Amino acid sequence: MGRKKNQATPVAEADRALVLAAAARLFRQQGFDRTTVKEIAEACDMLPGSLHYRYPSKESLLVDLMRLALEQASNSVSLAITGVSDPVEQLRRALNAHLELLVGGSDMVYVLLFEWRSLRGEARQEMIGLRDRYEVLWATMLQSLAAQGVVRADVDLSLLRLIGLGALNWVATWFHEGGRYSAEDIGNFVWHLIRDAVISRTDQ
Amino acid sequence: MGRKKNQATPVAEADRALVLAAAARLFRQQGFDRTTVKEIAEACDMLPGSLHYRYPSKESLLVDLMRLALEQASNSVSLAITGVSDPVEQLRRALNAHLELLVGGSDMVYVLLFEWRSLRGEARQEMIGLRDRYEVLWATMLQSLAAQGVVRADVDLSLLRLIGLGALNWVATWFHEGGRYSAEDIGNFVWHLIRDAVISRTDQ
DNA sequence: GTCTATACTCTGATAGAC
DNA sequence: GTCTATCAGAGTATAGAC
Repeated sequence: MGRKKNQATPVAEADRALVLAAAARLFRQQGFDRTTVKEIAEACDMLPGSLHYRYPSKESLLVDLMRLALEQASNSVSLAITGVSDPVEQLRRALNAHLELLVGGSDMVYVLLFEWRSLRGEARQEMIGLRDRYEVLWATMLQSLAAQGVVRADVDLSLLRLIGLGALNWVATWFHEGGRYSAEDIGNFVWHLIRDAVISRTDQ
Repeated sequence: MGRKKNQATPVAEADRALVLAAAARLFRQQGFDRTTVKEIAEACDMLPGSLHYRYPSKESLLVDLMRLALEQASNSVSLAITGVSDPVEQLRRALNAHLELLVGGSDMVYVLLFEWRSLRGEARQEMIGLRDRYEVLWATMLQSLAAQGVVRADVDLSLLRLIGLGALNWVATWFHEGGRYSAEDIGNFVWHLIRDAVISRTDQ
């Protein structure tokens, strides 16, 4: 009782992830608006009615998808930096983890970042909150680096985060597997850019 | 005779620009799919029928909008660098011009960059061609800078263009007038990033 | 929990008078 | 060139049998 409005009825986690992964792939390929609930259902080997049993509306499915995407992204970045003692190396790995989320298999993070305009009203507000929480993860990391003197003191940390993540996010719009540049190429390039411009000279 | 498929019937340029500007504002605010032709017509003080006289379909309107946006962007960047002899200063001004296109008044460039997924088939191909032409403008500029020894020789120019423009493009997703950062703040930040990382040390 | 069938709404496009 | 009126199609959400 007291279940939140627009929230999915509780179902097995595996099932939920399966449905959301299928939906994410379609949303990424075609966009939220141009994807029908029928298509999503078919991709899950279901019929529209069954999908409706899990999600009361197409919008609620998107919101839940974004919730899972945020979890994925946070976990992925956290995992990438745990056990790494060198703070500079931490930053490098976090950048690569974020990039991998965008160009790798997970369509959900892509949808989280690019399909927020499809939401309205309170669903949109909730989603903006989700995105902010992911950004806080980064803000915290950068502040920690700055406190250790790793980032040059004259650098605005918020701008660094916004511009850096933005540069990576945009990669998702042109990257394709087997293209001219690999994820590694791109990660290295961005890393050198940031290292040369904002990391304090110690030993590099 | 020989008029291209999906192209608008010729109308006064001023009228065309007025319609497209209104459409661009709506597309930017709501997205292409969630904007109805009725809304566009109302924003132009017209009725849907009148709009249909100019454009046979909603999609053809979007394509024409993107054509105009490309012109605007190309002109704006070209204008920003003409008469500037210092190649480094050229690059700085071009970056600022691109940024201004995104955060300034023109919604059309935003639509050009973010709404290409709304197009299908040959319309999409044409639009991709348009975007490529704008990128060529930048590629040419960077090659010229490299030839003059301004850009460090070990820098991949295509990646520099993709990452640099990407960082700027993403700004459009979070920038808002009167917010924490002005367009100038952002332009300066990106400029320092690029200058420190890829511009050959001469006198800086 | 899943299925079939359908109601209802919205919207892009059109026809044709003026 | 612009208007009114309308068609045809699509798609979300729902109802209710099983």
